[in-house]
Amino acid sequence: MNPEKLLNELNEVQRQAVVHTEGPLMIIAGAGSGKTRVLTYRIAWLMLHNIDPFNILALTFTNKAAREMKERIAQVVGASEAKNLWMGTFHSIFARLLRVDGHLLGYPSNFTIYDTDDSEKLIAQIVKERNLDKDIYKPKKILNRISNLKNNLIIPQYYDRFPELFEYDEAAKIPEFKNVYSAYVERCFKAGAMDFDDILLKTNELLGTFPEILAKYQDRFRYILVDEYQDTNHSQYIIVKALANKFENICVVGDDAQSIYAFRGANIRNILSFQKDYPDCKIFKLEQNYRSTQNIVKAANSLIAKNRDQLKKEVWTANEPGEKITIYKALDEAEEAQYIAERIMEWHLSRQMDFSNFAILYRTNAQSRALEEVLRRKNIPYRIFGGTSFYQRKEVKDMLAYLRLAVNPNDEEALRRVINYPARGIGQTTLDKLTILADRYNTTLWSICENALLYSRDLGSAIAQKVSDFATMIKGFGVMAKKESAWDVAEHIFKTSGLLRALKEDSTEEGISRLGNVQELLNSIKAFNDKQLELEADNDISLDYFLQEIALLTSADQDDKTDPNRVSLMTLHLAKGLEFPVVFIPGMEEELFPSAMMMNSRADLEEERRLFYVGITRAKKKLYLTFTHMRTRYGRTADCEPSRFLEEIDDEYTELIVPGIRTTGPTFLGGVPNLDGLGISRPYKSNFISSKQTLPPNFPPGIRPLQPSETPAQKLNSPSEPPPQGEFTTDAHPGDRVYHQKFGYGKVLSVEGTGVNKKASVAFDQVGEKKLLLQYAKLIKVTS
DNA sequence: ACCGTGGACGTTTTT
DNA sequence: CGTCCACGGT
Ligand SMILES: Nc1ncnc2c1ncn2[C@@H]1O[C@H](COP(=O)(O)OP(=O)(O)OP(=O)(O)O)[C@@H](O)[C@H]1O
Repeated sequence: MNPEKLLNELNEVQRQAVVHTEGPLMIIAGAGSGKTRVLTYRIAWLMLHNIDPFNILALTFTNKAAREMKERIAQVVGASEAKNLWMGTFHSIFARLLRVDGHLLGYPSNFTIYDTDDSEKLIAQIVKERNLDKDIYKPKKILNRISNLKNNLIIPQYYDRFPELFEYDEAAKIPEFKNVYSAYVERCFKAGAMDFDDILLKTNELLGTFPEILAKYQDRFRYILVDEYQDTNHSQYIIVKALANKFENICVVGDDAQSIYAFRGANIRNILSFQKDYPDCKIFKLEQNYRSTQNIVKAANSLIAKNRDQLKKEVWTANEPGEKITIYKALDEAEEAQYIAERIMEWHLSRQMDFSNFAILYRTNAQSRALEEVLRRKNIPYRIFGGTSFYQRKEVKDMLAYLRLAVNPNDEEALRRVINYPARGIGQTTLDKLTILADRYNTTLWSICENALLYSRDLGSAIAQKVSDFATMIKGFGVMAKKESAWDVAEHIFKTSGLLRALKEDSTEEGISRLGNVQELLNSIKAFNDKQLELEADNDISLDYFLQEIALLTSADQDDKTDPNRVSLMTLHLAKGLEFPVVFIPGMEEELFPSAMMMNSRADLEEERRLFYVGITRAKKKLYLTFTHMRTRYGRTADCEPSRFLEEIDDEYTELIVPGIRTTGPTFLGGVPNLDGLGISRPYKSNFISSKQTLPPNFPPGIRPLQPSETPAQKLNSPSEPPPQGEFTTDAHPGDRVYHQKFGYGKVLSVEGTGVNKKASVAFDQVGEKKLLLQYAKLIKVTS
């Protein structure tokens, strides 16, 4: 392909960024400004100018993004060349590197990758062995701290250099933390395992310790590109810096306004220090948004302007104004889901838009349940990304544990998981004995199992035999795994380990589905086999390689071969980098979004706001924001307040829809008895759902459930005067005389806030001054 | 050693 | 509400 043709699809700044191939380069790109396109074309451009793809390293946020970029590049330069690019996530690229050179650090090339579950279990085990209180040394908390430390390259040996770390531990009542950390690191090492953070940490260790290795990769990766640079952590930053140090052909692309992974160590400062690290770097700013309508872009701008910490950017678009953003108030999560499903069907039917045009983006995975239920009921095909993935199911993990053991029997977590599943008479007591023996002889659990017969005195000869038999079986699997294909090994293991038999025994519905899940895993191994043989040059169909691949799948990597015509459901985090014509963001409520955990500091709140910004800017044509009146959480329903973020969007770009009660006749306002607080639930819902008729946009909601703060005394405190005739209003002005169903008559003193959070201070004749959210208050303006 | 049940706890987000 | 773990009975 002619290089010039490539450039025609770019604007001036994009073009400059693509052709500026040498030296450090930073692209600060607004949402939807085509940074992915620049990155893609830049790589194609390099290749068209005879840069060897083997010398190009491109780090993306998901494997899927890498795959898509590769496909696009393949269209330009041909698939056989594009295949040779080093392109993938930090984790998958550097795991690959560690497979080759990790032996220098004492790791086997087939090291296991521990997932969060494995890590937490190991920590729990260590805490137990050390007789520490598991309620204080919570595995989640401990792992989180370890992860933080690793991402900042603070290994246990360095811990002593930072007295403030000990101070923190003392204050947090976990004085033993450092020892737990050390033990964790040691146990992982002995198990031949790395956790997610180790992949980056050990890469740093490798590059930092062995100059010849560093030189090797510096020479290999002459051109380095990093996508989503705002979400790289310190460990990643140091790797990139080291690799780029020789040629300085480094190009990073990012948007500080889309930094949403601080919780896992991402550091916006990496963007800021780029200029310091490379004083002669070139910086390009992309500010024209090609993705969204004017309304969406301007709404997003008005929101993000509320953040104090940000680089200055003017994102604009030449696109049409488009529709306003719809803000909808729902009764509860079921009705919210129903509203969304109805809108999807409406668009689908009236404009022949297939279901892949829609995305529902939520703050927490738990929100997907209510949505799924309604979508399923309405026969709307959907796909959920992330959440509890297939590979996290118990039965699947059990099967995987056997496979892992076949490849690396030192994998302690896998061993613990299946040594007695299915039951073979090796119970907790035995396991504890084995653990003690391993500790006593300073060896691994596996090594004790392997030589169990030598420990008959400690274990009892019957038990020792059972353990030995188990070890023999695993060794057999290991021998097979070295010679045969992943699929052959997996099938053999499934049949002979006893797993198949155990699953078959359970004929409950649950049990059948579990068997099905393991079958599905086997199918995916078969598919992997076939794919490797057909498409990949290396022909690697080993079990080893299969396990590597799946360990580093990201939530976004789900295969999209099976019927792509589906609505996408995912968290806002996972939606980064994607785009959809129509986007729904449900759960726009205080405590949920922003999350209650993120409301306590400015930095946290600003990250939530950026997350919302990311969500808004995923939409191309139309955006719906919905919030509910009440929501079930932990099985208990609670009242909700609209998210503060809703009022932070300039209301010029939004329209609020609040459905009301459809009633017949003129008796409604005066004649319907007030059931508030009497413990009688009015048949509100049926009314609600059938009331799709024309109502004024600001029609107030009907019944408000009892607020927790309402005491019985208050409930009985009804106004003595009769209610006036007139319509509910959500608007009020100082000086207005108003009527409230519970508090009676009063005078508006002042009004604050806007949109759904508009509040009025009212001096009531009977109960004194109250602050009311106008959205809920059901005030009636009295003409007098 | 195994299996059932009750109570505690948890949801923020992910490689 | 659902999951995980500890405990206790078999
Ligand atoms: N020069 C251009 N002309 C027309 N359309 C473009 C141009 N550049 C990018 N686009 C389109 O704009 C949309 C957004 O591009 P892209 O996904 O690359 O943006 P982005 O900067 O990665 O967005 P974000 O940071 O929000 O994820 C895409 O649909 C892309 O095809």
